[in-house]
Amino acid sequence: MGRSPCCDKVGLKKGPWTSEEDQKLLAFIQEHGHGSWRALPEKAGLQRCGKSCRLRWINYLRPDIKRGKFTSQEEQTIIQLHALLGNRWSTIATLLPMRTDNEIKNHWNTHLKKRLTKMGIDPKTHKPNNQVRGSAQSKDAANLSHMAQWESARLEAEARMAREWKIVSSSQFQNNDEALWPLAPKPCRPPCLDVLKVWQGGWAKPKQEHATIFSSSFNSPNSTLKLSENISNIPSVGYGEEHASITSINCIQNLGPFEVGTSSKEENIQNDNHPGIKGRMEDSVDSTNYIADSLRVPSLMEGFTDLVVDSGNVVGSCIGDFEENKNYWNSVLTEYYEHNFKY
DNA sequence: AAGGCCTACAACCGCATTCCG
DNA sequence: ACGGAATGCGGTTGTAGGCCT
Repeated sequence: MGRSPCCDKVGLKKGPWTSEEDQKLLAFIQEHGHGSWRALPEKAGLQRCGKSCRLRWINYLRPDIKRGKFTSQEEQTIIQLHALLGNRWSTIATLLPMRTDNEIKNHWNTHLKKRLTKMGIDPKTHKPNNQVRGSAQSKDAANLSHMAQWESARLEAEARMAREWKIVSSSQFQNNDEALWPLAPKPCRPPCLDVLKVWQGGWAKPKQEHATIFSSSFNSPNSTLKLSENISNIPSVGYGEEHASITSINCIQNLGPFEVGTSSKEENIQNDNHPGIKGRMEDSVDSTNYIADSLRVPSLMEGFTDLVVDSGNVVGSCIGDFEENKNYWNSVLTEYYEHNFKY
């Protein structure tokens, strides 16, 4: 029992839109809004069906859409979201501001799918294709697959957080973000999402003798694409900073053992006595360093560096082996997310 | 120069879902 | 609760423009 197509009427135009038609549609919507799409074409003087008008508006004429080349960041996001959500283009589009689902879908089909295939990754499953074991391509693909899995977990948590936050903010906290996260930046975001983001961002060294410098090839441990393009620009922990102003990430303070960084030696000493927080400064960063505008996530295990976050970047020094530190923090953060944000 | 092929992307189509009387 | 209309969504097609031979 199918419905008759809306464009069956004789005389309705199909195919590419002319600039005159665009003008008519734009002018009408700007003045009256679109209201009922079915009724719109006649009112606007267009020989088109409502569906066609709607599509033209949504995918092309709407003022809040960004056109032009996708940035590498956007591409990376699409790949990651696709790994998580599959072909749910409209959902993906909601997480890519100013891009339409159609545009994203086209970009995926014409560029990204091919790119992944070239890399030896099945664009449907985001898993490596069967390759000769031990080949460079196979190793790369396996690594990428692992990265994609890790990223999926993160994105899943993030998507859920976003949804929950939407619900919360649309109800009781709509006009009062501060009630929930008094120190959070505006527009307020859910807490904790940035922890993983900054962890992706890479590391820098506060002091040469303590730090292991990670090469610029170090990117997200989980992303399928190159992430940090400016590792060398990541700010390091400041020396002797006196202020402890609130940063864009300090809403993370609401999270369990995580602690906002300190601004003074005295405060730092106080925090050293904080139950459950083990050896703060001295473990990994020279105690003469004063951390301002930063967040320190203390390592609860001996031998691992703290995770220090400053204005959205990981700036901690690394004691011991980098891989071990990286794995340690990956497992801590993943466990945290799994524990707190499972469906 | 002309024809064929390829690529990118706008637009269409049909099914699914939501809305509303 | 039901059914039809409206809207949303994703797969697919059509076509313009660029490139190659």
